[in-house]
Amino acid sequence: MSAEERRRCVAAVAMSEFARGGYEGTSTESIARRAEVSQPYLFRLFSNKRAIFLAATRLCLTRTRDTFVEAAEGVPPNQVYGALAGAYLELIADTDLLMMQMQVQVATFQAQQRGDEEFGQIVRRDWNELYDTVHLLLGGDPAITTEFLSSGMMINTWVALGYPPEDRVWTGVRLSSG
Amino acid sequence: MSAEERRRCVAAVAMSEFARGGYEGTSTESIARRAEVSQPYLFRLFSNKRAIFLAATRLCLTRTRDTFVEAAEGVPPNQVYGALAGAYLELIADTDLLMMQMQVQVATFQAQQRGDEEFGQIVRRDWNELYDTVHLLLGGDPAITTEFLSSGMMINTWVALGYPPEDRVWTGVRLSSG
DNA sequence: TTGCGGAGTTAGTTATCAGTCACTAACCTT
DNA sequence: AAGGTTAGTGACTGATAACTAACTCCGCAA
Repeated sequence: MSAEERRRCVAAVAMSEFARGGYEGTSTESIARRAEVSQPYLFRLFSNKRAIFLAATRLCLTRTRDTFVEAAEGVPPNQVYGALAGAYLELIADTDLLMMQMQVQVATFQAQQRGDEEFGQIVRRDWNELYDTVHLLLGGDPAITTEFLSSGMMINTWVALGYPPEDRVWTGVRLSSG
Repeated sequence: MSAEERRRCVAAVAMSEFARGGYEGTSTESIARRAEVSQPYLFRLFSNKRAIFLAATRLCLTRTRDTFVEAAEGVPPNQVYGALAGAYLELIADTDLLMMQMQVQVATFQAQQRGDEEFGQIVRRDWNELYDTVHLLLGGDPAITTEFLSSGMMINTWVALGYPPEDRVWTGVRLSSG
């Protein structure tokens, strides 16, 4: 397997591991084990642990964006909101992806606190692409884009906290276009 | 200082430390140092690290709830939404409190994954109280409660990611009653 | 056949962490 | 003053972490 291919495999495994354990809570050894390579070899593929996390982060964000783009293909404008909402629910059936989003949020804040400006810049650049994509697909009304994204973030929270779907906190969460 | 008093001090310090570092990223030694007690003494005050985190978690949630209750006191019904929104913005000017909320979310998910059901139950119980408080104060319309809470969660995200207040992602975030 | 670059490993270093143990100092009560 | 309790500490440990150095293996081209 070429180094480039191997890097992609490692990034995919790392996303899953970091999603479950967070940055500090995930050892490079556990990533290596699941990727079926030796732990030191990770440091030949990536310069350090931070670089592995960054690769996993970008994978998470680009995968989310791609999902939205695909979900809107060939859908009439008045049904796009519902299509994106449905696509998001399907996407986060994979809790790794959901939790990675939240891990990215706390890791970005922590990076900023440590004086690591670069990390936040990269994340915000990828998030801008995601935002613009959704904004365009939903018709360009900031209020609607915001409603969609904030609903998504609330869903993330309720899921992370382990609220069962029938709980009353879900009442009022709009998943489809109004 | 009595043990009970000391416990409260430690919990306050721990909330700040866990907010910045997360559960795994925070050492008990750093908490002890800032609380100005020896590290072993933490384990006399609390049974283990998890118990310290739990105390910090509850402090975060109850402080948030108390803020909302106080903010709504004596405010006419049609201005409560704005009052709560303003109170929340003031509250999260303390980024420790904001980040602790997010750390609680990921920690709760991780606890559940580890088979620790108790942690999630306690967090959801405290969250339910917060939810009910806000729901009642805002008039009992689930759609409005959801809008308020989801806006708050979106604000948390943009702040954590380091978006400056003038960034376009903030367009459409409604902070005051419409 | 030989040599070379890239994929990959084994063995090791240094540091840090949660938690324990044995202890002391101050204070209260009788 | 004796006896007991409560607040608090210094020294330690077994485990685990990120990361490094030095090596092997293998396909391929001259």
